[in-house]
Amino acid sequence: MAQPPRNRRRRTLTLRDVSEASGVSEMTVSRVLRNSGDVSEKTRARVMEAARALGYVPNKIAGALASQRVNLVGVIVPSLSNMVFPEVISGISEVLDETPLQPVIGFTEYRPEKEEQVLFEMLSWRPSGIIMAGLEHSEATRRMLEAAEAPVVEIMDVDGVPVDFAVGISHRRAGRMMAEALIAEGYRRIGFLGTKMPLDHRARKRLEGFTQALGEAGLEVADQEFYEGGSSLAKGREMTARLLSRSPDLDFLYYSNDMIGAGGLLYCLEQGLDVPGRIGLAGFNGLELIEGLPRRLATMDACRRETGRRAAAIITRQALGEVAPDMGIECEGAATCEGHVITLEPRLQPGDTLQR
Amino acid sequence: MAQPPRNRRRRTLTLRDVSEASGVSEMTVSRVLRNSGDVSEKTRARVMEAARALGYVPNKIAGALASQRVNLVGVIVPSLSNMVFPEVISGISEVLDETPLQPVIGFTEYRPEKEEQVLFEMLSWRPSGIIMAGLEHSEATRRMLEAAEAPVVEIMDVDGVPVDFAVGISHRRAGRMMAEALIAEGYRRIGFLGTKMPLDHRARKRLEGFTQALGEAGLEVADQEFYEGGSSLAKGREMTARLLSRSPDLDFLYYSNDMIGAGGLLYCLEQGLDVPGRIGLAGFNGLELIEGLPRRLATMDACRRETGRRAAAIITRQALGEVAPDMGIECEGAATCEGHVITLEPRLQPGDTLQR
DNA sequence: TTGAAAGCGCTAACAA
DNA sequence: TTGTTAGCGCTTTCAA
Repeated sequence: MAQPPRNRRRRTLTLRDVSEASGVSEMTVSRVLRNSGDVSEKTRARVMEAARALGYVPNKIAGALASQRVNLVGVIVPSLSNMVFPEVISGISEVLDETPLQPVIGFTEYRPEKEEQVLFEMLSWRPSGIIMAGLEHSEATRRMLEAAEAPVVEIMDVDGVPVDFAVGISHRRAGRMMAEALIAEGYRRIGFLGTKMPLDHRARKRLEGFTQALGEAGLEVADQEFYEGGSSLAKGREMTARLLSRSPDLDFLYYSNDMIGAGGLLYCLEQGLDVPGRIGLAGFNGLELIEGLPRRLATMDACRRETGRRAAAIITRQALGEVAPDMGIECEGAATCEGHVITLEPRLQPGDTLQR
Repeated sequence: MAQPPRNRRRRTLTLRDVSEASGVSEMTVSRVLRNSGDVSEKTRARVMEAARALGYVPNKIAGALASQRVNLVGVIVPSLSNMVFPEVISGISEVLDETPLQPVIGFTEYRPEKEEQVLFEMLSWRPSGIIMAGLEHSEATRRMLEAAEAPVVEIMDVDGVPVDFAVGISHRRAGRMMAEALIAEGYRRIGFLGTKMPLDHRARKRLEGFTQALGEAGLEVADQEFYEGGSSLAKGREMTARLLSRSPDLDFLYYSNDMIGAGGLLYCLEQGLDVPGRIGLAGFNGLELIEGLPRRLATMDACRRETGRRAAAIITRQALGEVAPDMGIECEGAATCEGHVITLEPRLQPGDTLQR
């Protein structure tokens, strides 16, 4: 199994090497390798053969410096730890895969300083676009975004003012819709379970919309329970156990995400509680996970993939200039489009835990 | 909410702008911004102030071209769709965060052509290292890896010959260990449930190790069921239902991952099957998910975070030259180290579904 | 401690 | 269709 380190070539190959090997000028080699300009079939073949034989890999650093073009799109998200961002990224990739653009991903861990630092790092590579989760940023981050030449799309939230473009759902509205749905089903003693993280602005806005709608119906959150760290089934169970032992008369539990909601659901069922008769439950995100649970957890789809796709589409147009910058952006399907904001409509999935 | 596009600065700032604003030569500005060389405190302050006031972001493309140094580490994994790769990436980030190196992530979707293309793209940025999932690559990919100047660490598999370094568990051994464990518990009628994907070499090797160990005990896989596409609870349920209706006398189900295993577990419990008495179950990966299920699914931890951490550590050393290239790599904890291969020991987590 | 000159590997713009 | 020239914005090297 052991393997000695190989002797490596000292220097990577340059255009000049291909030029010499093929007997074609550097410039023409460059043209062939980029499929640009008219090159005779014969020359092209000679060059391709030489490049292949040598194993030449073009140096994009030099290319980018010379052409002042970089096909990188910076994507900045909090983390990969729950399933939500992977799906956004996957939507972004799907669209960018059809273009010469390439996503480069960075993580903030919900920390503004880290966001700032990651953005700075990305901008120093002069990307063709920036896609960033959220609308809340530090002063410095905002200034960098505004000063950047690249188009900026802020995603997964539309409750605020974007730098350039925004795509996502309104979390206030999502919270409000869930409140209205559970009120309509007759639930009245409402518990909330969510993260303690003060920097998760989207979770905060959902809760705001939720409590506001409850308030308008003369209701309020009767008890709540917060957790720290990542979401997991086990945490959902524990929190639910604590909340219900403290407030056994609650008849609805609103979770800030599906993972802890699923844990709560499993707990309630094990306790023999009648779901959704005695107690209703709802999460958030529309994770695939809930499909396989003993009951389908009520949830609200955040249109993650769609958000990613649309953000990538905007960047593509702006960067590749397929549409004049101020022509606005197209808007179809379940979306509203005001100025440079695409608002997607969160979809309520009542499942089996909300309809009694 | 609408927002007109801002007027953007035409040209991004250069060192020269900072130089002019501060009245210090470009060279000295460059020194200040890189904390390199001796610069008087006064000059440094002047430069920093000018750079901050202008909002200067250094151009790493030019810097990289001039210095022939790039602090990017290419990380190539199949996807983000299950929780396994996010955790590896997270381990990599943890370690690289302590260094000037930055991960850049690419996805192959288990397709060799895509792997080839992503690698080519990455190498064209001349990264300081490459971390790549798996040991099986196309001829062209292997040649590129061998020709690359950057150190290469192949992760999550050690059953094969790496280009430079390998870190991970032996999936053959993991499969074998699980087989031995269930045989020891007295299970005899074994079913297997896994992905149809022929290019998931690690899943294939696990199954090989598993069947081989069964064979040595005079047993074999009595029936099996394959699925396509992503893993989900729902798929685990369906497959289990199909398998058990076809072969109701199976007394153990080995799943190729925890997600479908969890779905299978929920299904079995709903059918009123005695788990683990009448039927045992096991998955693979050691996902956090299983902690919150009605029973803890037996599984085998693939040391994902640890794999990422060690791979990143190797790259750091090689790239930053903290250790001479042929001094080998340190090896501690639950790891064996032969030559340039670090073998981590998969940990059996018997949970509640294997011990009867 | 600071500055001047040369050039990293490629491409834009032009000329042949 | 092909080649030549002059940079892209920075860092290296060497001189002051």
